[in-house]
Amino acid sequence: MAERLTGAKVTALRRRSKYILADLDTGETLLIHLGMSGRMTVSGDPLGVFHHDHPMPAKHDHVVLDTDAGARITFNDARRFGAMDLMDTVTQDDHWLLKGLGPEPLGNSFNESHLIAAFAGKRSPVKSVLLDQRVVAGLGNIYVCEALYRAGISPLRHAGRIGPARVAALVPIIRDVLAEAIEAGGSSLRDHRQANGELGYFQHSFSVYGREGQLCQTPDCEQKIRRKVQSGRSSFYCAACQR
DNA sequence: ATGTGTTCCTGTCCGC
DNA sequence: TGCGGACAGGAACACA
Repeated sequence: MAERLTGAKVTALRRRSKYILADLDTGETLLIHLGMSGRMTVSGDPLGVFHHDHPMPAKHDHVVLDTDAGARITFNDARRFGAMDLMDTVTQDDHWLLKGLGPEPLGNSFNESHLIAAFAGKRSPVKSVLLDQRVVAGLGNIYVCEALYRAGISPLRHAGRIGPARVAALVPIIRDVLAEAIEAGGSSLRDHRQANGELGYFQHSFSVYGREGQLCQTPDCEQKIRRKVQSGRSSFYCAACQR
């Protein structure tokens, strides 16, 4: 991969689902997924004006990219669930990681009829359907939990058994949750940082995620938030408000 | 075909 | 302190 990156110029930086995509002037696109714990950091002198030393390589630094201007971009990932690949720009949609992805939740093709069709006949819990990147691309555990709480839908409910009106209501709720989270710079549980290095602060706005045993925030609701593991992932929900 | 459980890996935190 | 176990933002894969 190093030979194919050497001398290449980044012409565009994009995102698809949870993948970062850097188009190069070589006709290839660099794909990056941060997984759970991955992080890209910039050090040195991005503008090439001053001279700065780069920090010593840290534990779990896996990929280091040096630019002519003197900037160094480092990919660090303790758990190594992240990924990097280099693919043909023109045929990127056929790449095995991008091929089956569903619509962007903030885009136009993620709409009521799409979600109703995707839920129809599904026997799996709505929680796992919303985490399925083929249904909608880019939702993770936190935002699914939060969206289902706002929609008043239990994560345990079979997707195919939710009425169309309630499924439709999920669409703007998912958009709202994501828009608010982006506005807040994301959720910094541990590793996540904004692009500028600062912590995100949407974790302070969680209604259910990580709040097991705490009181539900719905007015007059006396229930405590529960945690239940569904296909290996924790779901947080209020058994009274979500049905 | 669909749906669920396991797996990859390291770090941190909690109870004993 | 030390040690074991649970758990962590993702997603491919094996298997029923």
